[in-house]
Amino acid sequence: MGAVESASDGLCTMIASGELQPGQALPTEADLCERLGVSRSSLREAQKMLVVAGVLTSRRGSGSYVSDMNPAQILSGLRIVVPLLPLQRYLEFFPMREALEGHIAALAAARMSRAEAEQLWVLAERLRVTASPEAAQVLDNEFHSRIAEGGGDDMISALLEAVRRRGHDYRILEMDGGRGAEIKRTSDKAHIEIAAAIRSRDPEGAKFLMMQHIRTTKLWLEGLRPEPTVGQRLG
Amino acid sequence: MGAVESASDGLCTMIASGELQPGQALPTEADLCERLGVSRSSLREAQKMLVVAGVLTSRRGSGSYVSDMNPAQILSGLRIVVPLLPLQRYLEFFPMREALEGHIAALAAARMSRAEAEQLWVLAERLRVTASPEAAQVLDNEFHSRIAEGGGDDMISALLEAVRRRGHDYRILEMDGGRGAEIKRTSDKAHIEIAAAIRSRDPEGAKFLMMQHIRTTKLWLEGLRPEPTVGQRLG
DNA sequence: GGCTCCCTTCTGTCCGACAACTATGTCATT
DNA sequence: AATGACATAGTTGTCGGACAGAAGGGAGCC
Repeated sequence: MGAVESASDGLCTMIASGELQPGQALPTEADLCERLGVSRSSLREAQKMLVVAGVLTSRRGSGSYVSDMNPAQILSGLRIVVPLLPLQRYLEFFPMREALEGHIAALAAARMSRAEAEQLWVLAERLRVTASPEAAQVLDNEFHSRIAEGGGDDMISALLEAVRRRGHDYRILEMDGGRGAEIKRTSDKAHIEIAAAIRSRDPEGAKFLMMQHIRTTKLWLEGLRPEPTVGQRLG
Repeated sequence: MGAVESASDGLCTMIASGELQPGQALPTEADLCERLGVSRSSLREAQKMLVVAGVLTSRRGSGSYVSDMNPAQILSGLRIVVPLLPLQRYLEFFPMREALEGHIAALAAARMSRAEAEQLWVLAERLRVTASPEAAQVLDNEFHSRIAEGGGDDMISALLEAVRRRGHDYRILEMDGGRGAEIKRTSDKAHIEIAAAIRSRDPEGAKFLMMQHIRTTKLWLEGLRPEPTVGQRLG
């Protein structure tokens, strides 16, 4: 067994056994090296792996800590890989998105307050009158985020948030021949219908419309091949 | 910006730009160090992070390669953290499981072949007559896995597979006072009903029963507090 | 031609050193 | 006594060098 692997396993065992609990500071790197029988380099590689997995967080000059493993943290690996996926791979997320976004849309329709639902409708309307693809991207993200929050499930929200980080896909709105404008009109209409269903407390309607919206988006992206060359910003 | 971060960003940019494509080998560590302007230690930490994120795979003595980013790989971080989650955090997955397992149960009911559905029913029956908690764990996992595969969506299957890796939770079957036996009977009945619904091509029924089964399982686990001390095996 | 052996290359691991930062205790001031 | 600046020790972040082990390729031999 490699040194990094044995260090990683050792740390995991310390956490699984309860010796280290969420929020607690790890021993110093020197201590851990001695205890796990590996060099500092190997230990640090293992720690970095567990940071991406969402198990640890490290604060410079202070030490490493067991994270509280909240939904956003344990999905940090997804936030790294999603922007790098080839379009073909990214499309594989859409059936899952369809199921989950549909699910939370129904929850949101049942649970959102009157005021929140009204704000959502206003947001959909603002999105409709927005021409710039960049601004549309921001508003579209906010629209879906608000529904996810309205659904009241942090895990599903965090998962969908991670999956939605693909700014460059909004280039479909810039397609030639009026196709981009047609797509935007259809998308805007779907957003408004979804907001209306949520506002009128119609879970099944919101769910159906949202699932259709996601499915349609996937079809648009499938028509986008060959994959555009991207020069996107990394976060 | 730290050295590890700049190395990680540099690698991600090389992949996002298409300079490095899935399956392709990375330049040697020495080359990358020079190109990214970081030391070998920092580069290696960055590489390990991207391995957990599912972006890279490394073959000893040969080199590192851009992974093909299939569903199982990009969820490798989840497979690390799920076994380490406190029960309270693990329970946060259940609403998502409920939605997704319900969804794929409906898909499986619509798409599984007659023979596959029959095998599933046999599996549920084998699970019913199994007394050992360890064997029950294996069979239960296989039951849910087969339904996920029958649903025909690799991403959802991989996600549910990662979330289900919590062997020690099956200790609820070992509860005293006949409670464990009662739980098992109820669970067995649910499995058989789900298999029957799938066999009779009843998507809505399968979905409803599966969602109820997941919700019930969550309630059982919530009754399991305080959290049992675990001495589980790490992968 | 096919096989074995050797050599080069690259990764995996360890070590030592220093810089950057944090936390803490000290001490003077108010 | 409370407060603030300051010095100090401790910890992580980064770098460079070194060596062992594995993988791959080429030379030489059968």
